[in-house]
Amino acid sequence: MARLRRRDRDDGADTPSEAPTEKGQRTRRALADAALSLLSDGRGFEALSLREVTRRAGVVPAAFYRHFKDMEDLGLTIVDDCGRLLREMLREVRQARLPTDDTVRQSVMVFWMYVRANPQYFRIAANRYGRNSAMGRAIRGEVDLFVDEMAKDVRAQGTVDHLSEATLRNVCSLVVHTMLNAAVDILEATEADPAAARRLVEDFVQQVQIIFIGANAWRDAMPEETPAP
Amino acid sequence: MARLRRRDRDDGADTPSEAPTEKGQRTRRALADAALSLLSDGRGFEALSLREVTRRAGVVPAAFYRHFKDMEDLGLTIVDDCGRLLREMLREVRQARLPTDDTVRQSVMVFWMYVRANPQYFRIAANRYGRNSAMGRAIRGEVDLFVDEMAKDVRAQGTVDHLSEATLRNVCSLVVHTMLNAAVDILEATEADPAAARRLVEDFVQQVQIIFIGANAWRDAMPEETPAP
DNA sequence: TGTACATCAGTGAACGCGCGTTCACTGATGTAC
DNA sequence: TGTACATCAGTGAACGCGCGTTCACTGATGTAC
Repeated sequence: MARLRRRDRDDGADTPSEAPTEKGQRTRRALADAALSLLSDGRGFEALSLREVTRRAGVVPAAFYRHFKDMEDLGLTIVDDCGRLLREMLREVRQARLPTDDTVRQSVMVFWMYVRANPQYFRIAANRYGRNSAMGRAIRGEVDLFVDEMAKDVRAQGTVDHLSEATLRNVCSLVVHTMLNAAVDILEATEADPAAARRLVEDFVQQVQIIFIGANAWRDAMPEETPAP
Repeated sequence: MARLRRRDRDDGADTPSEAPTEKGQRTRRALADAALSLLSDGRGFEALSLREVTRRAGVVPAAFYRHFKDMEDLGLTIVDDCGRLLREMLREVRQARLPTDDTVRQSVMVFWMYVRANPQYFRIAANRYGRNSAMGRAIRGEVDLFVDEMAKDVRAQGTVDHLSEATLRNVCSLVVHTMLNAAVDILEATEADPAAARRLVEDFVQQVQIIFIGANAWRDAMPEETPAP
């Protein structure tokens, strides 16, 4: 479906096709990887220049146009890959789910493993772009898909039968955004100060636990009874 | 204190002083306002150019240097103003706090009023910058101050006596980041689709309510008892 | 109160630079007969 | 299997442009006597 959304843009013949030759595919990947690696220094995608990306990829600027219409096109491709990876991650977390207590901590640890393995993707996903930019819209779309899958997943566990669909989705949205926030913070701390990073992970675990405690105690019919503060 | 952090940078004589004349102050403000107004289109601060800002401010590019050392200097000034405003907002919310139930919804409504009144500041505060950039560090600092004040505030209400200081801070941090997320989303929806914006506000209220329900139910000594899922 | 002078904000021209994009090209890869 | 040809990825030079920054300048504002 994410694929479909990209295809929608492909109305004209102006966007280059998927590069049939092996060499072509390699350069295409090199360009995407170059962009991701440049993002690692805490810069946003919008601050990257086309020439910078081709330089890092070891290719002449003009070669860029063999693979992407422009930087935005590259950005959408990356968001696409990124969304695919995140959802695959969620699926594996789902399968690894053991019938133990403290599922939250376990899930978080698996999630954390993925963050370590693919830091740049989380940097992309956590960045905020305007609703007007194609990239911002694409990212929101991917995050929504992610929230949907998570909601389905939690529902299937049968522990939140008392929550309406809307409430469950809202809870999952809160968890996902908290997760993205945490991912970036933890990534940035992890090189400079590993101990601080471990503390951030623990804080994140606690936040998710508190959210789920709250969700379990929530009663949809009577939202006026907020206890305090 | 935020002021102090800025002063720290002011080690050399290179950063222009605060502009003694009235005309000088006016242009200085015009530059800051121009930058803020350019941010409104969903672009990050890092994507602004110096010439663009001076153009919007109705001034020649060279005039910029009468007031700021460079764009980063301007950015730090804006973050400073922004932090001051947000904390002032919190203080007023605190004073307006009536001894009624549903304080959460009430606080959120006041907060929402402030977002409407100063949209650009929330855009700045919610943006993610690298930990390495001076601006990123400044924003984190301001957000931390905000979290501190909120924690003190909630503690003073006496409804969370069972929470440790660390846990309370962690809860407040979760609320603040959720608030910033929500602010940007709501702002971007509010022009295009007011009904959707109202729904987002309601979702946000529910998220904060759930967080506080969870915080009330949390017991620090036994974090292993996460109920589910 | 009036004059001389210093301070300061804003001007306009100029600079060198990296940018995105174009173009005709070259050499390699794959296909048809 | 060998040759002729088409397709395609990457080249290198060139373009015009907006950028950040500098400079000597001008005119206005405020101060000292």
